[in-house]
Amino acid sequence: MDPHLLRTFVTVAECGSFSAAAERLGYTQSAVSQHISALENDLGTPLLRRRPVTPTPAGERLLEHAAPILLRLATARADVRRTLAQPPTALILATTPLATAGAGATAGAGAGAGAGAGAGADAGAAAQPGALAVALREVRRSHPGTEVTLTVCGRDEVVEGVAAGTFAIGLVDGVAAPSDPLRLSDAVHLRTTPVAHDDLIVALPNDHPLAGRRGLALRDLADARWIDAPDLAAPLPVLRAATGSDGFRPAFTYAGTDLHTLLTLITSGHGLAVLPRSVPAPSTVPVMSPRLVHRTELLHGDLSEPAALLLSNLK
Amino acid sequence: MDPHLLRTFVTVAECGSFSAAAERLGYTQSAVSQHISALENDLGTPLLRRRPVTPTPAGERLLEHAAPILLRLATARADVRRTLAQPPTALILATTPLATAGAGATAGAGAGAGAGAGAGADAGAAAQPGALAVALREVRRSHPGTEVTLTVCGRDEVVEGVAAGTFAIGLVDGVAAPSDPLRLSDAVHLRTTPVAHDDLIVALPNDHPLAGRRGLALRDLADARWIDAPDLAAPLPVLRAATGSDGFRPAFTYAGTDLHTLLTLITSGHGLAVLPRSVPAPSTVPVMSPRLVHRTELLHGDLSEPAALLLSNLK
DNA sequence: ACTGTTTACGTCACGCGTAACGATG
DNA sequence: CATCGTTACGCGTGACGTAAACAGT
Repeated sequence: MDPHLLRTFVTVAECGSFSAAAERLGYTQSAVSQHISALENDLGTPLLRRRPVTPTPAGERLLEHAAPILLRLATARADVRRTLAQPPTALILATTPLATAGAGATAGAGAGAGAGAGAGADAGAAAQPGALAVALREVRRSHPGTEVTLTVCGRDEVVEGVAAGTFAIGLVDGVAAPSDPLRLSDAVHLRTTPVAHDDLIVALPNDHPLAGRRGLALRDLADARWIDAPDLAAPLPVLRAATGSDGFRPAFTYAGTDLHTLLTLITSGHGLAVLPRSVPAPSTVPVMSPRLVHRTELLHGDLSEPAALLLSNLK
Repeated sequence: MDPHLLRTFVTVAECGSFSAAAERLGYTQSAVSQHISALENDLGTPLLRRRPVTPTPAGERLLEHAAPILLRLATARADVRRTLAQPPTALILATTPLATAGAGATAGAGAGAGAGAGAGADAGAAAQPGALAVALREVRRSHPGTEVTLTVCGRDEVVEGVAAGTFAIGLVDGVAAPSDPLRLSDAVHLRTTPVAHDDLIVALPNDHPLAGRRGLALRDLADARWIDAPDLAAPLPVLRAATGSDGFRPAFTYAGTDLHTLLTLITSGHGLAVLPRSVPAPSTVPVMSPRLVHRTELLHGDLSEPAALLLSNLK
């Protein structure tokens, strides 16, 4: 189970195609085919059904393990490399778009290069500084000379980037039971600190019958039109799991990280989404049940890094 | 970072010798040497100091990751293989020696083949059935025809065995803060269920000045003579971490899994050990501070396995 | 001097690409 | 028939063992 094989396996599974995976990885289709059959050979069972390319049950089990393994390999490499490098003169702080919600939002500190640095989280007037503001302030105080770049991207990119050492620090938000940690399934080996939490609301169009209600039980909305915005709102599978319902089927998917766009979609009636209370949505109803909160956690790969100081200051 | 390289790296680090590792792995010294330099080359830094063979800081970082990665690779393989096999006609339940403590001990159910099946945990008359008894009973009820073998071994062997699929189920005991899970560092990806807990005591020789006390703070014993019995008692590093002291230095190490032997050692004054309250030690003092408990957790690799039923019955 | 690691070198296998083949919609 | 996966084959790289050089204790 060479990591290369594993990597092409997950890529093929993602792409649903040998040739697409080959291109993405810079191999020939032939090589990819050989990788897969090497794996299948080694494990003694088919992992993919061909045409269409679909994981077999065995393949699904392998997929559950492959990504975390690759992630951890990346972390290992990054961790080792970090022992060599002198304190960086520049570092990147990555965040999911709503990781700043909770205590209030922050002014959009100069968004940096990198990935999908969308509108960020300039979510209106801040009562008290949010997680991002705290993180930024601390980084800058503890590393006066260091050039800090801020990048906004999806959960997975943040986790992968922190694991691989591309990002020094990550802020990730998500939905969890009140005092549970975020289930960053694949990031178990990264150090994690909770930094903020917030209640949840359902964002609604203004004319929605529920608008103005004092609160609601999510279950009752299982059959509503939902927007799946996994990098921004509570992912629908999480809602399904939390309510034990199999509703919450996406009317459509918004893959972006721009809050404003999502709110526009919601307001204009394309569907609902569960968001932290602090977002400036025109019409919202608090989620009373099940008991869930919006949570922000800080991620970092290595305590000997800048994040160490940060950590002690946040605790 | 080929797993093979990683494996020889951890083996070399464990053995403290290239040649010993070579023998253990069935390679020549030369191959081992090449593996290590391949790794060092790939990562761009020395990982081991030679003569004596000792990890560099970079090597230590890598070691932290290597074992879990290898463990998870094993789990992945085992998980995939499991999707193929029909329900087993025989299964092995592995347990650490004291995983049965907590609610009371159990009669030593026929100890099986395998590893170091020592004296097991026949620790006197049981008030109510312990974790092992519960686990065994449930396995046998849910798998009437299945031949169940019980094996007693150290924590690491249990974890590795469950990960690799050698053991269907594992019971692991350890020391943790009152409602924390056991920190089975490398086993994060295995499913885990707490099944029992117990208070902690320090086992003493009869004539020890503290004998008969109502309770004590561990810190006060930091400088006592301690026996390091990592597979049986609370490992000393755990005590150091929990007390924030750097005492608890081992007078000597007992590598076995036999409780009776350890108690004999303690009683005859060779040193102290922290054990669950339910062990039949002649002279004990409850540990009042720090707040720690002895905990038993059930480990299994796959919910679709026998353990699934078990789980639901234990919950 | 002895033990133990590294280096040099030869062999063999493996991994990848090219290209022909096969299957499927 | 067009697309996509598989198989056959050849080449180069890389992995391992043998054996000689080298370095600590």
